[in-house]
Amino acid sequence: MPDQTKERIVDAAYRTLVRRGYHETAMKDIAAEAGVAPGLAHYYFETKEDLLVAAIEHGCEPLMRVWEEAGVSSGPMPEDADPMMFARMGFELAKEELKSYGGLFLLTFDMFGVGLHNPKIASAVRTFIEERRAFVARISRAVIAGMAEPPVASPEAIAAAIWGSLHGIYLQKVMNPDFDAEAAIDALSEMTMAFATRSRTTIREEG
Amino acid sequence: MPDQTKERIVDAAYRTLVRRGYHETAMKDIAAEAGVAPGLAHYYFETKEDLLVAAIEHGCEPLMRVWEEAGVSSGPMPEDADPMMFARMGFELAKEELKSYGGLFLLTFDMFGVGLHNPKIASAVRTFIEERRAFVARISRAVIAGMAEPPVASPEAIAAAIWGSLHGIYLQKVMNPDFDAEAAIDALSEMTMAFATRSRTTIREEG
DNA sequence: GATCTTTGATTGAATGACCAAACAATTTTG
DNA sequence: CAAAATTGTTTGGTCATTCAATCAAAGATC
Repeated sequence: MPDQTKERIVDAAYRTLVRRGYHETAMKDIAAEAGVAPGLAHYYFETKEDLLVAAIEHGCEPLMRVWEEAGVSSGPMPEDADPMMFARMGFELAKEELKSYGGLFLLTFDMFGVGLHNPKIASAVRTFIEERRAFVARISRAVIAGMAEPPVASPEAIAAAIWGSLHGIYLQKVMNPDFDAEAAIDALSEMTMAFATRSRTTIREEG
Repeated sequence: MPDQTKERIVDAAYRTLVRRGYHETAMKDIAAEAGVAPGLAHYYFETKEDLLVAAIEHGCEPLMRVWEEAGVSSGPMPEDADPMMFARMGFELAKEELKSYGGLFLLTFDMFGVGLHNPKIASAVRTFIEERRAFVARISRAVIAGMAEPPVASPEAIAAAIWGSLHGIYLQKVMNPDFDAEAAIDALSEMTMAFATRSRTTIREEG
């Protein structure tokens, strides 16, 4: 019961925060949504900030599991597999996520906004970004390793640009549901793929 | 005097909003910063939302002027000039802006956050995004027109990916001053340039 | 003197955090 | 095994504070 209660509060926090936003949501709103007394939310979470972080981690769980199962998050990258396949899969995953987890992205952007002037949330945001950017960096490194003519830019810089692009596309989608995010991700995919295979193609046409 | 007063309030709003953020800034704070009575801010701006939008427009003014002078925002694109040069210039401008207008970007992201659950601000955000994405789209169209083998993706989709990437890079920089945004923009530049010249290079090496 | 500015006090409502006490469950003790 | 004590959970109300917006009146300007 006690563990279930905490979980119920986090889940209620997630739903309420997505629907109303951080600043428009009161602790008592979350407590009401969870069906508990206002004070109980403070018993498990000292501040509203802690609850926001917990709610986002809770919401990201299924998503992070997929990346982990895809072998992108940790452990050795399989050497035999085509790194380009991982890249392609990453873009496909990004499209899937945007379709299925729109609310989560909304909440994420909300967290970014709060983090701009809130040290505790800012720290959570930095961790959030670094964690996800690292996924892209891992794929980038693998792809670059297979390139005949390695790029000038470091894998980290490339990962920052690509993760940034995905984030920027998500933003455009969240702010305007009519925005064609899939087309944008496909465009990003086309550009990066062309970039990654550039040298190979050139060499092939030379020989 | 009256016009100057309004300007002084907008300017004070800009400074205060950058420093403290939208939700942590009270109208009276802005009025105090401007050296006027609290009620006067409401005389010129009905709501705090209006003041936020005005402050951002005010802050973007010098920046937008640069883009306009560069011939990217409106009027006919000069046919004789190399479109690739425009693209390169765009990335250089992006780097410059990030160095000189960090506060503006902070405020912009704040606006995005507020816009997530505030219809009036949301509308301003959509306009903001579309306006700037259009710059990139203009350059993209010009570059694509000069490509031997046009990409599958539309210029609009490519613009969305590139503008998104810049935005995402800005975010990483704002959330972490140690982040090397220049390297990320250079990486983005390298990728897009390679993509744009891909076919040409191939053809050149064939002949 | 009429319109446009400006003042600054007031209003009414909302909020995060806190707390003292009731309640439940588990453990310790005789 | 029963009673007492400790620990952990939950309640609901209160607190001081904050804020956007309003308004009537004073001041400036033409």
